[in-house]
Amino acid sequence: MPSLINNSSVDLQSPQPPTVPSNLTTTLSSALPGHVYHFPGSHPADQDGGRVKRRQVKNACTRCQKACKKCDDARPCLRCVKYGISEECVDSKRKEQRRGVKRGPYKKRDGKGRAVNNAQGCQDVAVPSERLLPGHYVPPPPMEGVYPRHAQSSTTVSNSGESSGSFAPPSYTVPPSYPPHMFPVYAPHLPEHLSGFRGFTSQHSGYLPTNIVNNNLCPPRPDSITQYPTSYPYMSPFYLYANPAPKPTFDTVGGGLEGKRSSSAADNNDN
DNA sequence: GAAATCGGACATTCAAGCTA
DNA sequence: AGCTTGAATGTCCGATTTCC
Repeated sequence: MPSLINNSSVDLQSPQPPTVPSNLTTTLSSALPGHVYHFPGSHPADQDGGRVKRRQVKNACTRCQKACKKCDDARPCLRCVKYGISEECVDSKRKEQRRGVKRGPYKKRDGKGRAVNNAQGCQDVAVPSERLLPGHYVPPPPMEGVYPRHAQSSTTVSNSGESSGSFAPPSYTVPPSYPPHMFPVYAPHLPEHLSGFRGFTSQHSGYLPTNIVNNNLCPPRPDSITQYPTSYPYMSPFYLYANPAPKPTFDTVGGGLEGKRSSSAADNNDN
């Protein structure tokens, strides 16, 4: 599969300027309860022209593999610990890759060693560079009534110029622990148009998908404030709406997958 | 409402094929 | 020899179903 990443321009080894605290792990930490997802986007390898790349463990445990759930490198993994089956948490066996498989002719290359894509209408699918990325973006002010769940207390940051209600963004120093595509929030009064995203297990806290930002569901601030202090690296990527935005659906936030599931479960057992 | 299920998108691996 | 390609293989997201 042709890669969209130009690896020559991305130094995966050299460290980036510390946009996040050093106590954020780049892998899942096994130190319970601190199984912590690294902050997506904080590592250059996480990015594909603006898209956050999903990270996978090298070898999922048998339980997670069977359940098609996220595993981690620790044994027992977080999920097995959670379900009290630590002793059953073992690496799954991987098949040996087949050898001797003949391959057809390669696609013709251009002069630079790249494969020429002959597929009609196929081109570099560039992702808008202004796409906001957790861990890299300049933190916008949070939506009214929606707070980062790791927030401690309000800070001295002034939110002057805010037209529809004042909101002083709280600071928080606890590294986030949540799936890369979701942002944990505390929202005692979540705006109605975002209520669809509340899969909150407790009444006031839960996750909102970070990618609603990428779909212009969170328009840029109308005022002149463009940057918040770097002491707020995990500021919630939600903006304050002057007027309620349309209620997003999962179709509009990138979750719209057609034909994702057939009416009958296919028997995929190949053993 | 929480947990389980599972289709399929996405990521990774690595040998075959290609090129300098 | 080293690089590129792409099929095989694996992970796990997230919609849907089932359970309590």
